[in-house]
This record gives sequence, C-alpha cells and structure tokens, in this order.
Amino acid sequence: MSESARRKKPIRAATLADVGRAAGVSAMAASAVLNNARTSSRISPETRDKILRAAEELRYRPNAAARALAARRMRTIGLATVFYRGAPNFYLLDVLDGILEATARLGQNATIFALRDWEEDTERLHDFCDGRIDGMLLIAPRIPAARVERLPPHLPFVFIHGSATAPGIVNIESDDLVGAEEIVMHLVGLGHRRILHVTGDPGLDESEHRIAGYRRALARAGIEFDPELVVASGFGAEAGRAAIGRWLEGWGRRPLPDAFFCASDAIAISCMEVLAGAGVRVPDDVSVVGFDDTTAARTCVPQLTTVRQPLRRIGARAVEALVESIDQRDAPQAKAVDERIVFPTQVVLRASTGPRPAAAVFAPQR
Amino acid sequence: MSESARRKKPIRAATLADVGRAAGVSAMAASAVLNNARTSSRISPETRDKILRAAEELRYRPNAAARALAARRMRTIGLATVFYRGAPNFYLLDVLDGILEATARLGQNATIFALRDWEEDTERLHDFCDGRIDGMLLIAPRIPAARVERLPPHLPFVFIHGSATAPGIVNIESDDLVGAEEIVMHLVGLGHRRILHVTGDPGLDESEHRIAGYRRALARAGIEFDPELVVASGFGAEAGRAAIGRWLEGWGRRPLPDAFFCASDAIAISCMEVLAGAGVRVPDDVSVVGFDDTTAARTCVPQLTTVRQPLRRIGARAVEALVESIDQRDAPQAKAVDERIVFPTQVVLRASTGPRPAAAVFAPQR
DNA sequence: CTGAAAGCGCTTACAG
DNA sequence: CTGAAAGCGCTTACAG
Repeated sequence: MSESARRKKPIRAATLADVGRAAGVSAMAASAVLNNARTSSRISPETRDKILRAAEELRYRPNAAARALAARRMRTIGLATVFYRGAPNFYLLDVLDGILEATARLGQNATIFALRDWEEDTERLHDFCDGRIDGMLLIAPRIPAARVERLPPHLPFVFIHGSATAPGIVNIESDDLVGAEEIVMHLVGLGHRRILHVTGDPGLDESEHRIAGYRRALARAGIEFDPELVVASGFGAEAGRAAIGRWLEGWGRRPLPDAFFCASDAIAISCMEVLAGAGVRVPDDVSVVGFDDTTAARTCVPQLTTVRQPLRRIGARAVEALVESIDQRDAPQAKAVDERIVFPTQVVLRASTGPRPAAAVFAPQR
Repeated sequence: MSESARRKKPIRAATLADVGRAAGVSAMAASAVLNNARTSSRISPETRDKILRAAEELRYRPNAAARALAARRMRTIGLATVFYRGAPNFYLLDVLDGILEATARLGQNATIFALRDWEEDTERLHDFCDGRIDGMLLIAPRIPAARVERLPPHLPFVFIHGSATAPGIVNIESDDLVGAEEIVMHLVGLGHRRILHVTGDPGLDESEHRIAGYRRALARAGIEFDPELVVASGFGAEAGRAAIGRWLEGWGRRPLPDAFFCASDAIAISCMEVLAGAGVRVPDDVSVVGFDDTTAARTCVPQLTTVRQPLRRIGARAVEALVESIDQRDAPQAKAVDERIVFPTQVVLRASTGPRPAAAVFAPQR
C-alpha cells in the first residue's frame, strides 16, 4: 500500500451492499451466505462462491454497530473494577488473564471500565449499560446491597468476589472459610498455639469468612480464641503495613505470637517486611502465612506459604456464567445460572512457615 | 426493586421515541435537547424541561450501537497487545494505567484485544476494525514493517514502543539512546570501566538504540568497545536469566566486569538473581542497572538503579494522539498528528550501584 | 428557525 | 424454498 493510500482518510469499509453488488446478488443473499445460516443452503454453490470471493476481495467485515443494532447483541462484555491503586495489583492481573482467555475463547470482546472508587462511581455503571455491552462483570466490587438492587435491570451482572449480592446476580467466590481453616490447621500442626490473625477490610464477606475459618481451626485444635490476637486491617499492602506497625508498637516487650495468619498475600508481605525491620526472623522466630497465592507470594523472600485461590479459573468461570446469562435472555425458559459459584482453595507450602521455636521470642530492641 | 423485577428478563431500555412520547414531542426534538445541540435553543424552555424530566424518569440512555451507526463513531478505542506471558508484566500495568486515565478523561471507552502472539495474530487485528472501535492502540507491537503497511487503512493506528512503523501511523517512544548513554555515563562516573551490556530482543529499534547509547557513552569516556561485553538477550525476565546464566558459564574464572547495564528492569532483576546465586554481591562486588523503572525496580532487593521512562504519560499521550487522529477524519484539512513522539528519560539512582571495588572480583566457586 | 424524512448497515420476520 | 420489506434507535441533511 502506498503512502498516499494510508494517508487518505475517508476510505469507506465495504458493506454488505458492496459485496452483493460485486457478486451480482442482493445484500440479503450475501448476508445469508456470510452468516453461514441454515438459509444459505438454498443458495447455489456457484453464487455462494461468487459471494465469498467478493467478500474476500473487498476485505468485507460486517459492521459491528449495525449488526448490534439489528441483532440486539454486541458480543462485548463490560469489565468494571477499580483498576489501579498505587501498588501493582497481582490479584487483578491473574483474574484478568482468566477473563481475557475466556472472552477470546467464547468469541466475545471485553471493554474495560476503570472506576476510581466504588462509592462514587456506582452511578457511572448505568452509563455503560447503553447497548455497548451485553452484560457486565464487576471485579471485587464494594457496593452496598441497597445499591446492588438498583443496578440496571435489563442487563445481566456477574460479580467476582462481590461484597454484597442480590437475587439474579451471579457471584463467584472462593471457599474462604475452609481455606482459612486449613492453613491455620497447618500452623497448628507445626506446633504453633498463639496465632495472630490480621484481617481484611472489616465488614466484607471475604474478611468475615476468613475470620470464621480461623476461629473454627482454633476450636478444632482446642485453642481458646483470644480477641487480642485479631488485628483489624484491610486487604492492601499499605493497610497491612500500617496495621501491623501499630500492633507491634502496642504489643511492647511481651513474647511475640508463634505465627501470623494474614488475610491476603499483600498483608503477609508487608508483615514480613515490618518483622524484618524489627529484627524478627521468618520463619525461624515466627511463621507467616497469607491468602490468595498471587505471583507476589512466589517472588517475595522468603517465599510465602499461603492459600491458593484459582484466580484464572475464577475469571474464566465468571465470563462463562455471564455469557450464559446473556444467552438466556433470548431463551427465556432456560434454566437459571447458579447465583453462587464457590471455588475450592488449597494450601501451598513454601518457606515462610516452620516449627515453633523452643523458647519464647521477643522483638529485639530497635 | 423487587426480586421478580430483577429476574424478569426482557425489560427494554427506554428509547428516544419513548422519551418523546412521554414528553409529548417528537423523538427528534428529544434528541436535540438531550444532545445539548445548538439546535436545542430553538425549543421552548418548558418543552425542554419536560423532555429532560421524561428522560430522567425513564432512565434514558442513548443506545450506543444506534448512535454509532448513525454518527459513524463509536467513542471506543481498541487496545491490542500480548497481555500475559507467564510473568507479571509491570511495564504493561503502568502503560495501561495511563491509557485508562486518558480514555476516561476524553470520554472514550477502551476495548482490550488480547493477542496470543504478534506473529500469528496480526491478521486478527483486521477483524476488530469492523466499526466497533474508532481507532486502535498497539502496545509494544512486534509487527514486521511489511505487515504494518497492510493494516486496515480506514482506521487510525497509534503504536506505543512499536518495532516498526509506517507513514501515517503515530509511534510513541522514549529517548532510548540518551537514556542508555546517561546511565552508562553514571557507571563510568562511579569508576567502572569494563561495563557489560545485556541487550533486549535483537533487531528491535529499542534494543538497537540502547546499544547505540551504550557505545556512545563508552566513546565519550574513552573506553574501547569490546564486543565480548555485549550479551544478546531479550527484554523478558526469562530471556535475561538464560542469557546471563550462559554468559557466566562461558566467562569462567576471569575477573568479572565492573558493572552490568541491562536493557530492561526485568533483565536486571534476573541478573541480580543469577549473580546472587553465584555468590557475587550487588553493589559491593559489581554494579547492576536496568531500564524502564517499573514497579519491580522499587520492590526488588537491592532496589534498582535504572532509567525511568514516563510509562503512564506515554500511555496517556498515545490515547490523546489517537483521539486526535480520529477527530481529524471528520475534519480532513486539519494538520497532521506527529508521526513520532519521543519522551525524555531520566536516570534514577537507587541501591544497585556503587563505586568500583579496589581489587578485581571473581565469581566464587559454586 | 423548525419539522418530517432519509439513512447509517445490518438482521429478521414475513409474504410470495 | 426464495425474495423484497420492515425495522433496530439513533443523527444529519434538507426541505418548509
């Protein structure tokens, strides 16, 4: 292609009418052939070939907007999330990878809506439901139940790790309770008794389920629950660093807990950093575990023992559930998609856990 | 909203005709008012209010597909890249953040096309240029010049760090040559003379420019260029690890170079890992520098001295250039967008560089 | 300045 | 089984 050809602006894309004209048939005949519809069987093989060749020749691509308008279907799903918060979000990267794999596999496109804040931007979600997408996936939404009820009713929604859900909305989650229980049992198995839990954001189901799993493990091990060993934090690295820093200060010169069960890998890594800064060795002095098994759990030092969530599979499953819901609009009598999909978790052993030391450990004077 | 309301599928979104009907005017009058067109001045304030209220009441959103079909404009740009390659791609995360900020600011949407491979998927790009987007952004494309020429001519393209470009296509890049030159001069300033360069993917402009900057710095410092000190690699962490591992093996028991200039942060971090594995201390024994200043440069140990590229600004600028090009389609006499936009780089000093040690350093026996 | 009509490029439902 | 027409929901250009 010559330079001038590329520069010339108003090169019109070929339309169905162009293809029909070139093949000497109606636009509709061209449509039938190019859509491989059952109706195309009625067109003679020669005509068929002529149409196919004309389309090839003209590099014909059906116009997506026109197609969407006529078919009431865009073949595009929306992805809404709070994309970036200063720190790299490994969780999101993994989930996104699963989502993009599945959208490609199912012949869908994904449009990203980057929200600044769940509180402020919930209303903006309505603006996106204007025909440009057939359904919407919310990644880790933090929307109060009352607002979830008021999401646009004419589109299907799927939540990944949603904080609150509503009838008709599919929520994909992990088995947080069992995951928490198992990793705490692992700590117990190493001889640890005084296990501190650093929580996720208060009030979220995920946080509460992990707390519940922690308590259930303690109960199973016959260890009395000590409220002083629960430190309220948030899932992010910053929240974790602040919470553990404050806690350590308040803890003073008492013997340290045997182990730290952190509600996320990000918290756990912050925890190891704070402990290292205080001269406490992991896992020799104390053990530390996280939750999620993001890439960071493998790149930190020491590598983190944690609870694996199948993030890619979760992302992919969310897309499948959403597309299923979209398809159902056209087939109203179809069976409903499950409203809760729970993935199993799995404890992953790495280097941040070890047996309980023989003697009590104190934080060295700084 | 009741449960049954949410479950009931075929709730139709309100159309312009619905709004007009509710307000007792034509759909066209409603359109004029709701688009804030100059034409809306001709409509009486009472009618105007009635229309606005009806739209509000019906939660009217103009249908994106219909609007796009009529206006020949989707207000959506495409983002094509090879999204995921096993390792978390910090570069992409930063660029994407800038892109999403700018798209939101300019009232655009971004649709992601996740390619598996630049070689195989170039043809698929054509399929996306079917009216669903107004223009396309390619992030770090690796497309041979011959194929670039054959990209769909009816849409504007913008490349970020493109390997090859073509007339009419905007390419956004960093000043690789000067960045490389400056960081090598920094090493020289620390007393280093034997500086090894681990390159990016052979043949790419970015790799070649960084090599050229390296050589220019050596020339300025009066250091003779030694081909044995150039190690061919690729930009990724895996390629870097393999290249440096092989090099170290081949190097044998000779004194190590004073410093390693790696063509990317990913390579530099792999380099530090390989050196650590061989018992070589950074920066006490040798200095290591990277290129990019991704988040990883701040989270690795020791923190990496590197060349900062303004990745967020690059992403944002790419969107601005693309939207500008799109706007120009409608105003053919407008001035052309620059075909090359080059961002300045900046050396960032951290902990992976230090003065040249007094005595020659050998890799300890493993 | 205003209104009714044409048209964007498809698909679908419906007469022949 | 086939074809011509209607319509998806908007915007724009063009008569009054």
